[in-house]
Amino acid sequence: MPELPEVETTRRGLAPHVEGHIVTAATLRRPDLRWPIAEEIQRVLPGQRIDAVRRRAKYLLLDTQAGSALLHLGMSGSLRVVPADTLVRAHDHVDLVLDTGRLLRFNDPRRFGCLLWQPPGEVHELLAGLGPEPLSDEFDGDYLYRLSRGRSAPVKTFLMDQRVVVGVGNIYVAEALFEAGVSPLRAAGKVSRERYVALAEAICRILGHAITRGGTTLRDFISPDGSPGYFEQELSAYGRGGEPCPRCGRPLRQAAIGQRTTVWCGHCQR
DNA sequence: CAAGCGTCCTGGTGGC
DNA sequence: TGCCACCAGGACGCTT
Repeated sequence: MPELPEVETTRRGLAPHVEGHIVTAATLRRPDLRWPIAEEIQRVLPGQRIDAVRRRAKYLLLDTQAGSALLHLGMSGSLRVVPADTLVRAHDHVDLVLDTGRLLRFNDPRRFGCLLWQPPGEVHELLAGLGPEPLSDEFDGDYLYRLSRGRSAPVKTFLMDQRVVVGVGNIYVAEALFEAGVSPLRAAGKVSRERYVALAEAICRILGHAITRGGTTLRDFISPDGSPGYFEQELSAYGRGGEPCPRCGRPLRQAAIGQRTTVWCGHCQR
């Protein structure tokens, strides 16, 4: 599923095939994903040149002079650049036809994704309240420490709040908490400055590493899917409930925190 | 303002 | 073997 590293990988894979090229047409095979697809995708985008492909949080923006297509991959979405005669498969919801003779094809089985429009000079309201990028200078342990004071929600929930920091999903938060030795249940406001420093470092390191690994799938980005999933073997906590803790060997605990399955070591994480 | 929870959707899994 | 209930996931938006 596309987490921040996959979205960044998608952006990097897309950019060389898309930037500087003109969208000649848009084919919509269904009117809505999570929300109705913005009408500008068919009315305004065709004829425009894509100047840049940007990422904000898990959103991608295709910038043109007339505005930006704003898309989110949800949990099952993918974007591929394919030859124009490529067979349409299930859940290929949108094609942007490029002047290169290829298509930018959006596939999303579960339709948690979206394809919206951001007029020039505006910031879409979905992006307006987002917290800092985890790999930017704005994000560090001090920032987390300051923002968390007085918060009673579990630190896991706090870190997954996109207003606090973007791009930290259920998988990476589990890994970061494990690496930093912090219990996901601890109230955010009761976590010390030192431990937030460790958490921020863990988040940066894990996301950065995952992006590096995502880079390996860049090469065959255009070819049919089948990317191996770089992370599964490397995960310490996520998806390993009941298995021995990689550090102390005691069984990892699993429970729901904030409606989300959470795995952690009751011994190593305090 | 903060926190908690329902909701959207579909493929994959595990149980019977 | 077939069927079905259930779960996973991000994030909005409503309620408390």
